[in-house]
Amino acid sequence: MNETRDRILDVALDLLGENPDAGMGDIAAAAGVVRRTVYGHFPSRLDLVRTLMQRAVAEMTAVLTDVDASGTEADAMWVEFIARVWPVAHRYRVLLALRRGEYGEAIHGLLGPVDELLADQVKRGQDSDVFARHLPAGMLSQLAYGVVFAIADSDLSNGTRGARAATITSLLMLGVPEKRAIALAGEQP
Amino acid sequence: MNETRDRILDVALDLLGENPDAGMGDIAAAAGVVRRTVYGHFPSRLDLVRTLMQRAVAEMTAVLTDVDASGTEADAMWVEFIARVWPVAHRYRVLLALRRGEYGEAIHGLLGPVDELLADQVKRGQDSDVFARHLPAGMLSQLAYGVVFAIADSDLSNGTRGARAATITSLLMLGVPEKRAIALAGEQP
DNA sequence: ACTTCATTGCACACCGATGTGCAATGATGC
DNA sequence: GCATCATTGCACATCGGTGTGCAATGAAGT
Repeated sequence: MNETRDRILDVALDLLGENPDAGMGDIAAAAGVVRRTVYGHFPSRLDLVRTLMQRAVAEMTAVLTDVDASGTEADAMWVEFIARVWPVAHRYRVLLALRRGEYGEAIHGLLGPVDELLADQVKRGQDSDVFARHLPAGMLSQLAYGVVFAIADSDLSNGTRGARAATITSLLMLGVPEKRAIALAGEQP
Repeated sequence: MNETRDRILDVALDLLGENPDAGMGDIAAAAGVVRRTVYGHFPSRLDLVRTLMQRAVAEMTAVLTDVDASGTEADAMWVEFIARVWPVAHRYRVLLALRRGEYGEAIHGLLGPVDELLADQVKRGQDSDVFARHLPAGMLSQLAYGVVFAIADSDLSNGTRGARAATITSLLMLGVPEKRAIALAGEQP
């Protein structure tokens, strides 16, 4: 069955998200199978991780290009992006957790497209004077969505409270005035 | 000599900062000594890490209590804090890098005082309506100085440009209006 | 010259994680 | 009943990192 395979991937996404050094044994145990079974689906640990990242990157990319096509103002677009990403942000915190570590280099490539889309979005916001320019678009986008994932990973992750907080905080650091940030974040209560 | 010991600590601070999983072998090599020598100074890897963290925490605490005593407005105090911490922020990025990992639990205790001081500072800012309340003080302080270290760790770390960027960004996410943030950050050119 | 002490260069044991091989088990479907 | 296929259980080899023991080296201080 690939039901087992999916369960392994699910559980691995979870474990590696909170501890990037979790071993095949831990993952197997958490998935309710034996270590040997995991190797039956993924020849090596790197294979597992790569598959995981490809999944995560694909979903993020889909959301990003989708939001991108909406063609609204940069700040409203960002808000929509957060709203769409929020439900899975906690799940995909692995995207941040695994950047450093043994496979850091191997993963950098996978994340390239996502980083690029994010940076483009912020850059367009800066060009239309919606976002501030105190930092280059590339770094600002990294920091902004880093903050979003950090909040998603914390205690507030349940409920809409977390989403609101993440939206407002990221908008603030992007240079959106507090009043407008709150107004934008309040649009979907 | 404790000159060797100091060199080991210095180099370990550097290595562990960029790769928390660096081994005793790597550290020894980078310090120009043999692995055995490192064990001569630090009985175990944990000892080394603990010593390192104590050092870092002590310096950070010193800066924080010192700034705390200045008694100025919360936002100005934050600016002074960043200015004082900036020169060593890149060095002490290990404070963030080591929170997760094998000794994560053991280190949490060491970092407690620092986190508390930071949170207090932000809380006072919130109480005096200088900082925003979209997030609890504890989390907001974590995010804010996380961003500072992240910027210090990036390309902009050289020159005053990075310090300005870090100051402005953290002020923005703390809820300080952009105009005031820029004014505050500009005070020491 | 003699002592002291840090450092070195091996040796070794130990541990945990990775990855493989293979026979046994057991459920599913024909 | 029989064949298929995923899963299991266990054995095993390998690798890298940790931590220790001990004799040899060598520089510094007296």
